[in-house]
Amino acid sequence: MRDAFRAPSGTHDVLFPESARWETLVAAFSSLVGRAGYGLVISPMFEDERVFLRGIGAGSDVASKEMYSFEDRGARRLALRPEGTASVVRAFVQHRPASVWKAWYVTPAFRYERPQAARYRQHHQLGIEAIGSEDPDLDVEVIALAAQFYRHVGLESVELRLNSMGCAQCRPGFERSLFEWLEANAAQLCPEHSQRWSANPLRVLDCKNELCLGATAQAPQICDALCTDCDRHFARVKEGLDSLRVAYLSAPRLVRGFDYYTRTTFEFSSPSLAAAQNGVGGGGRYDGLAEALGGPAAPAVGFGIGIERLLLACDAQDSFPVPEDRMDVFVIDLTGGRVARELTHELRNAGVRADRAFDERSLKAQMRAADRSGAKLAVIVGPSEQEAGKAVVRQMMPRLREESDARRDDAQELVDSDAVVERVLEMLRR
RNA sequence: GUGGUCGUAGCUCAGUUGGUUAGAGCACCAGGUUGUGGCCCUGGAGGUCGGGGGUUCGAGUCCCCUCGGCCACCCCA
Repeated sequence: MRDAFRAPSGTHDVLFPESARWETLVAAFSSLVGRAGYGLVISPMFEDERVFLRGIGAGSDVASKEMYSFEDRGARRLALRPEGTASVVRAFVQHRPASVWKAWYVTPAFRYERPQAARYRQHHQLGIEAIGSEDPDLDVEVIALAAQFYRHVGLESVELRLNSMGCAQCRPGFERSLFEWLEANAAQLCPEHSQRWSANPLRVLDCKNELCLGATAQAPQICDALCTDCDRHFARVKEGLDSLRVAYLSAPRLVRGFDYYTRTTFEFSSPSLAAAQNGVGGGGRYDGLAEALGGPAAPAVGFGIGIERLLLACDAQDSFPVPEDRMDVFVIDLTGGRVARELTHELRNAGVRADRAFDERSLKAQMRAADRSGAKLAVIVGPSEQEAGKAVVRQMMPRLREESDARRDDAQELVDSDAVVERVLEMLRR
């Protein structure tokens, strides 16, 4: 086995029954955002590399050192998507649908980084984007939908942190004053940031190190630097959240990793996960992105949720369990397999979940398989039933949890083979 | 990219100061029950001890290299 292949580093397989959780998760998301008018967008998993470089910013960590970039056979520079938003906005820019355009997606996202707990080279995200309006109520709708989804999967305690990053009018001035402050006070920062802060000054605000936290308490804050329009917008977002009773924490230091964010930004974190990976989702407004990708001015807002992180948080709170997956009927054939082949086919045709054993195994082995399948009924056909044109329909008792020696319940009956499907349907109905 | 840590059966792990054909539990398969699942009993299959090199009469055990997993930092979901 030593030379058996394995999944590439940082990737993982989701096998059943775990994958059934993913199915129900996506279905629940689709239903929630569908009710709010969001439609599914399926776009290519890779794009012209510049879509991401211009979107999330060539200087950001994700773009500068984590992109899965490659050249195809036609010498085009392409990249696997590192996040969901840029692709959706590229699709908007290309097709110019009527706005407000409300889209949702579920997609893998690729980032080349060293794998660790809850951090993958391929992870998966669910998200929505609402493109074509700067109405603060749209921010409120987007955030409220995310909050509703967390509640739906049983995460009662996720924390929402909220900030405004300003706009093209007010942000540059703030960045300048922050830069000046850092030049004067770098010595007080944590060892990491006292050396290298100039690449992305905003990051320093988000540092969790105590030295940085203490020092930057005196640093300029974005919320004091917002222009009148941004200030008003932010206030109306908060009012809207209040009116919907969506709880949030003002987080003046919150800085997200992508350059495209303007005005509203937010993150959701789960207190039941370790701090290094407790971010279960986030998003914000990106009023300049459509233009940056060559399209019309189209203010927009959206969020993304990491599926792996979300499920991890659910595990920590024993919520959103793997759904039960049981067969209805298991067909046991001791006469060579023809009955099993034809009867499972007929049963499935009639809408019944039906399975069978292969390889002509013993009755005992087939009964064990029936038990494992969770089937409520077993249909048993041996030589004598076959000769009489009959079949045994047996009620399978559910596995008992503790009692070691379960009492046998021989609830089974002999049915004409023509009537098996009908009888099975009848028994399943009760 | 930097650092730490761990690699023995499908899974979880034992394996004495280096010493015969490397073990257990769970899972799997078969039989006990000549046609009835779970519980029980008996048996079976399954390992080049991650790989390579070295030390030694002898290496799962000691040394070196390498690959892989996990975790942390940076950053993120």
